[in-house]
Amino acid sequence: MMGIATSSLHAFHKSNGSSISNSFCRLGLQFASVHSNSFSNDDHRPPSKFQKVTNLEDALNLFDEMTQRRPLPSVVKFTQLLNSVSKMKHFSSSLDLFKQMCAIGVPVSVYSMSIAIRCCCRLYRTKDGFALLGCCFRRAVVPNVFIFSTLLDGLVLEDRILEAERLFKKLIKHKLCETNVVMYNTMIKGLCKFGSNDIAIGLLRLMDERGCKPNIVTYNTIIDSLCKDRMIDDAFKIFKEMVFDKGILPNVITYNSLIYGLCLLGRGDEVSKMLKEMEDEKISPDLQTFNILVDAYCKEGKVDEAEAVIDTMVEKGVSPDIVTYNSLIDGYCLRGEMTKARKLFDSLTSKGLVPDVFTFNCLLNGYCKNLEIEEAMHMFHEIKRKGLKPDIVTYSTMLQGLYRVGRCGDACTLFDEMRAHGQLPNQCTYRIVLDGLCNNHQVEEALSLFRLVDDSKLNSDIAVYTILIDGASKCGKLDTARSLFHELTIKGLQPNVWTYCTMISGLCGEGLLTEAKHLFLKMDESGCPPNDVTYRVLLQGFLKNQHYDDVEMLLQEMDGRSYSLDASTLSLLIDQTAAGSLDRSMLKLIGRLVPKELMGAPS
DNA sequence: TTAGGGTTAG
Repeated sequence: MMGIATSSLHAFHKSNGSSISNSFCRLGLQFASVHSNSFSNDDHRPPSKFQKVTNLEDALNLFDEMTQRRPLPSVVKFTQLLNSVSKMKHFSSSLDLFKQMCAIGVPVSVYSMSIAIRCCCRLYRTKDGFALLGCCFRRAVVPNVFIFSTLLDGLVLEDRILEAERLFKKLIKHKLCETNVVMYNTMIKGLCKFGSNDIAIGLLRLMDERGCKPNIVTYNTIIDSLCKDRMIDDAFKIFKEMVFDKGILPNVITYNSLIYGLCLLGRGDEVSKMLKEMEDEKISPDLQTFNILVDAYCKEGKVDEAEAVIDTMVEKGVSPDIVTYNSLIDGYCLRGEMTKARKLFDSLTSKGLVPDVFTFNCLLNGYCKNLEIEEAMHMFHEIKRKGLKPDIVTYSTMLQGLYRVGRCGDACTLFDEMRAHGQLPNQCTYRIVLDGLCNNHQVEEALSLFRLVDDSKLNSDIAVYTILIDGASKCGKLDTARSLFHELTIKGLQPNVWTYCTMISGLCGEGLLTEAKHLFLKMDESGCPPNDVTYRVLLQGFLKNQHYDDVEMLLQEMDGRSYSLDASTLSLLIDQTAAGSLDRSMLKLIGRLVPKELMGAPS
């Protein structure tokens, strides 16, 4: 049995051969091949002080002290210290200690090896983790399910889903180690992260068939993923299966995922029901539950309710943390209440909380949206002054702010700076930059950037195309807009409602109403039915071009679909009726299309 | 020792 396993491992090792040996060299590790007899056998002694080590400095001092002792403390003691440093998330330091342990001849065990591998993985250096796996083979340390699960998790962390799947299948096929529920859960997490909820559910069924019972973590992983993907009904189906078929009781994590999913869809009534259910089940809401609620209220603009949630949590003895206040700051910013946002930000220190990059990003975004670009700039410099590192969101937010006030040159400099600081622009950054250029009459620059960046994700992003179509048509380059729209079809990309609206608006702007109407009719055929915005865009096009034939028909269709008018379209309709261009008999129909919030508002 | 939940740009 062992022989087969070892040879299979060898085959596996071979397939990763070159990268392993390279990484191994980089790690520069030397291992003790034989157990040294210079270690004490102090396992029977009461726990020594290192088990109480709570900070890195103490741990490192203790390690130094331990290396001076003769005989050397036991292997177990060294490994326990290694574990506590890695538990403190000081992965680099933990790896350094591991290297030193090897250098002074502390024998490598499967346990210390798994800690070291975990550190590599958490540092996004899974490749080095595999290098250590290679060392296991050389040192006759038989890798176990802990080591393989950790490596699998590392691949998932780095979004290397295909390699993760390959490893997972190999482990099972060749029985390289015992598989357990944690390993299945890790693979399920990877599949969910990759957006393959169906395959993840398939694996849930498969593990059950193979006699590996799914547990609460398995179900929570899938429920959470479905909730995040707005598939709340499917999430509830799985939830019911877990509770009623498997008899697994939900915990606070399960409820938090479901509450998050409901909030995402604005289904507040059901959130209250879930909270009630938790109370009945004697499951107390925790910090994260409250944070989900605070954030949901803030996003809806209901800051007062969010503040009330914070009061409740404090009453219940749950202290708000930086995440809670980040959501609240964001809520204030969204309402343009920058003074309140700033005041809260300034009070964080007195609450014993340290602002993080999220905090700064929220404030930065608030200042940018309120066109207070100097304040935003100030915040941007504060980030570095506080010893934090601006991330991709910081740069993207700042770029958007600069474009919004027309400072294209500064935006360009910042765009270069971000790349120089190792922050690679993502799809969202590109959308912001292209949109910024287009809105500042630099469509040519936007188009050249788009053509220059040969990125498959960017070049197949429907939002990017829509931004460019909009930019091109707004600056009179309708032919460019048309050819971009045509390019979509060639690439097999499906225009969405926004794309159609943009193109229709562009055509209307040039008075090309027949072409606009043709495109409008094409939407239903293409499986992308027009929404209220599309109707408004086309109506405005007709009205502005004094083309009244189809207006009544469009209004009737809107009525049939229960769509409503917005203020500007309504105003155009009323003006043209007053001018006698539209028949007054249409007023009744128009009245039906006025939403409640516009009733009584001056037109 | 390995696995699950909350915040920021669009």
